[in-house]
Amino acid sequence: MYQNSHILVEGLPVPSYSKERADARKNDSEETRANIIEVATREFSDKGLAGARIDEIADKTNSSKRMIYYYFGGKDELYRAVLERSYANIREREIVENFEALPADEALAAHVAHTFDYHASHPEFIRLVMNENIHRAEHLQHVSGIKDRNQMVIASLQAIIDKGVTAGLFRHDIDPVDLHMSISALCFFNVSNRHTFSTIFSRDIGAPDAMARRREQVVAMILKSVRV
Amino acid sequence: MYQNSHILVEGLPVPSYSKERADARKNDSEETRANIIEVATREFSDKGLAGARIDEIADKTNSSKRMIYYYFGGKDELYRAVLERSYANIREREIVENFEALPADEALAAHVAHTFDYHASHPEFIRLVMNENIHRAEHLQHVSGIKDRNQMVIASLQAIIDKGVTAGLFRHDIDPVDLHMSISALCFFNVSNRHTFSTIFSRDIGAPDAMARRREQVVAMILKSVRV
Amino acid sequence: MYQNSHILVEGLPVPSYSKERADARKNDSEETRANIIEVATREFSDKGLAGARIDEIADKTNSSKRMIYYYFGGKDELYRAVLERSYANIREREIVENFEALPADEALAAHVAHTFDYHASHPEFIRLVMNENIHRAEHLQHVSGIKDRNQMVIASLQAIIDKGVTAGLFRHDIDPVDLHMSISALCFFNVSNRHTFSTIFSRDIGAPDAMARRREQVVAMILKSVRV
Amino acid sequence: MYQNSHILVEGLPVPSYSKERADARKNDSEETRANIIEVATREFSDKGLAGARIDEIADKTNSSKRMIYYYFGGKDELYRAVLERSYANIREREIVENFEALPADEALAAHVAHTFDYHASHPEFIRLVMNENIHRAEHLQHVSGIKDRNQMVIASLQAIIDKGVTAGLFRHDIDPVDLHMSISALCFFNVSNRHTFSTIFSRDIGAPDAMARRREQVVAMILKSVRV
DNA sequence: GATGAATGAGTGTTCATTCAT
DNA sequence: TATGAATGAACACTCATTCAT
Repeated sequence: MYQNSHILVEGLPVPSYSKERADARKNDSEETRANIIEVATREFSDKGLAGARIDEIADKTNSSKRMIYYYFGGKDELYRAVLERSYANIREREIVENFEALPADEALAAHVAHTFDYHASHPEFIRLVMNENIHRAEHLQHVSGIKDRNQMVIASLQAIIDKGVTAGLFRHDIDPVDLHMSISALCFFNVSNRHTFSTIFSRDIGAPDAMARRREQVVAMILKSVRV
Repeated sequence: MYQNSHILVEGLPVPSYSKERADARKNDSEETRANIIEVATREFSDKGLAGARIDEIADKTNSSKRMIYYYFGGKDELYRAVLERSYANIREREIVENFEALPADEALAAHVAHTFDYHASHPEFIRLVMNENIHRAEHLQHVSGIKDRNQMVIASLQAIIDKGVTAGLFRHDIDPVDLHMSISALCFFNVSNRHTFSTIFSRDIGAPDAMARRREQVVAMILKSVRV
Repeated sequence: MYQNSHILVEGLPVPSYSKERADARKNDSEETRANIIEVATREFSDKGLAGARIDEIADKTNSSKRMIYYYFGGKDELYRAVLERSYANIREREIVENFEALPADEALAAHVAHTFDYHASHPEFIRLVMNENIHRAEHLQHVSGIKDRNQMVIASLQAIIDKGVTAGLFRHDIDPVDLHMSISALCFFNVSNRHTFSTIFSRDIGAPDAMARRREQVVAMILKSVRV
Repeated sequence: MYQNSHILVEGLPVPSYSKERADARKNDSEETRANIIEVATREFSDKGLAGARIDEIADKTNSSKRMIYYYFGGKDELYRAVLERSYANIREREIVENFEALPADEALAAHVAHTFDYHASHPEFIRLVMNENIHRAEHLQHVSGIKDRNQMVIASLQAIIDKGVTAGLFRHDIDPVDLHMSISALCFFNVSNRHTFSTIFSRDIGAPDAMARRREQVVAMILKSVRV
């Protein structure tokens, strides 16, 4: 994937030699970084900060161990870069949402369903968050831009709440952060605790049909909780 | 189990000196085991399986590193012993519950509140469970008796549901495992994701008053979700 | 084997109680020692002095680790006791030989065949000797009575040589220690180097029929080497 | 093998700086490997696989313990590398032999004398072989190329036997592997059992003059055994 | 004579990181 | 930018031996 796009760039006509060189190099550099982060995300997500191995990450990379230190400085810094990228991804997705045209309850239902799906399709992000909590979020604190980006979800939820209250659909004492917490809790658990819960109750709560059923239950629970 | 036999021995007259001595020795041994598990629970909970250090655990123990290997065999086995004990503890508490005299909705409210409190007061257990999920529950699978003990919670919830349905209070399509999952999700999240959530939204969701508020919200959400 | 003889002693009528107790105890003690040595011989022979484990020896014993220290003092001393017993066994067997009635060549042939068979049937002794050579015989030097007992083989060989020389069958310049060395070398190798030689040449030189063939060759070689 | 490429490189003009540098680096690496193997050969030969200490080997090396793991992976793999190198050495020497011009009996005498000398001058190899037999050759089986190289000795002996039979000097029923076994046994013993035998019979069978005497005896024994 | 518990020094191995080129 | 070699601190684990009873 990375190599391919690299080849495409190489195959295009370029204005000048020096420009081509600079671009290609810059491109290589960013691809190398992206490739390292991609691999590191899988490894940290799978084994945690302490459990992941720099050597193993380097081996699965298109480049070398030396490059990890060259680009990121060390294991902890690489972990932070991974964290930052993963949190940036989730917010980029959420920003894309646009439910303004819908009635409040339908907008909320759509938001919850969307959040549920995002969690379901990004288990490595959930694992990363669990890991970060085990470490008491000490690395997340050093990641810039986290707070700002998250204000947008709250603002978006507030807009939906306002619309719902105005329409007489929702209770008037709903705090958007509390609501976000409830949504997060219900969407997070099926992914985060999939293995222990499935083991204990001998049913795979992460199987597609179980997830589909659960998704409806979660949407219903949230809607019931906000209705007057 | 260990404590029980200890208590029994202490409370009874001892027939002979040698018997007493043998018991005292046994007691020492089990105290050593219990002490190691206690310390290890904190360490594994704090740093995960890969992050915890046998040396550090040994240092914080009343005994030595050698004894950890003597009693448990290795790091993984110690981790499993810790897991087993923690899961056994939570179920022992749940067994103590007795809400038979209450109406179904009050019984469910009490159960949810109790579950919330247990999670709130056992953050190290929650961390252990997160850890186990990061490892895809591979160690939990080797812990015996887990499934059996957990059937009791489900049975208990089923009893409450039945009573509520009969009384016309609850919906008739409630699955006890789904309900348990919802309760768990809402009780788990405030503890498990305390640090990332608090960091992102600049409010400590684990602070006592925040927890008290949240407890009421969770109880309310669950009750609304089951009511007809 | 040990238990059985123990039971037999217990089952016999005994003159007095105190006598019985003393005998039984002494007997137990000697049986315990013998049992430990028997097990230790196998372990040291199999894994060498450094490779054998006191715990493993103790486990395979009818008694405990403490008894090994009680009776022998430590690992090295146990190893020496094992060495001493093994060397004593081979000499006891050799003493039993009595070829005086035979002509010199037949006596020598019988002696070689007997030596070959002893080596073949005592691989654990051969392994012990290899081990001792790896350790430059430093433990054997502390074993008393080794030299005395071995003089008997030399004396026995000398008698056969004298008879052969007198009868005009053997060369007159045969040194009995040289002869013993040749016999030992040819009898030792098939057992000592069985595994490397068999691996390299893809034929099991320790298999019964291969050993039978080899026995004849060795006897023939020795006889040819002494004949006039 | 390593030395050869080294010599070749040193003897040739180098095309470019970078090439020279790369070779120098490779050379360092292979010198490090060779140095580790050399030291490890002494240690394993002296103390066996279980008795040798990685720390001690590392200390006597020009590099570090870490490098042993970098190049060889672990203790067992290092031991195997040592075994392989030692076996390769003995065969390289044997290949050098060229007795085609001599009559069969002289060729055989020369071969036996040469084999005797090789054993005498490589006691560490003999000790390694003893060790391997104690371990039932389980590591030798994993060393590749052992069997192939050893076929050459057999072929060489067969050629000598054929010549001797044709010349009417040797018996016609001589199996080359049996003959090799006899030669090996007689050449091996003086080195392998030097310490126990010397201890028991109070004469140093490994002393130069004793070895010289023994060498003649061994050559004579082998020749007598094959003559018609 | 016998047993389970305990110990400290050591033993093989792994890790994140840096160096030389 | 890139690579293989190198490093030292730390890590999980084991051993022969001794203690308390």
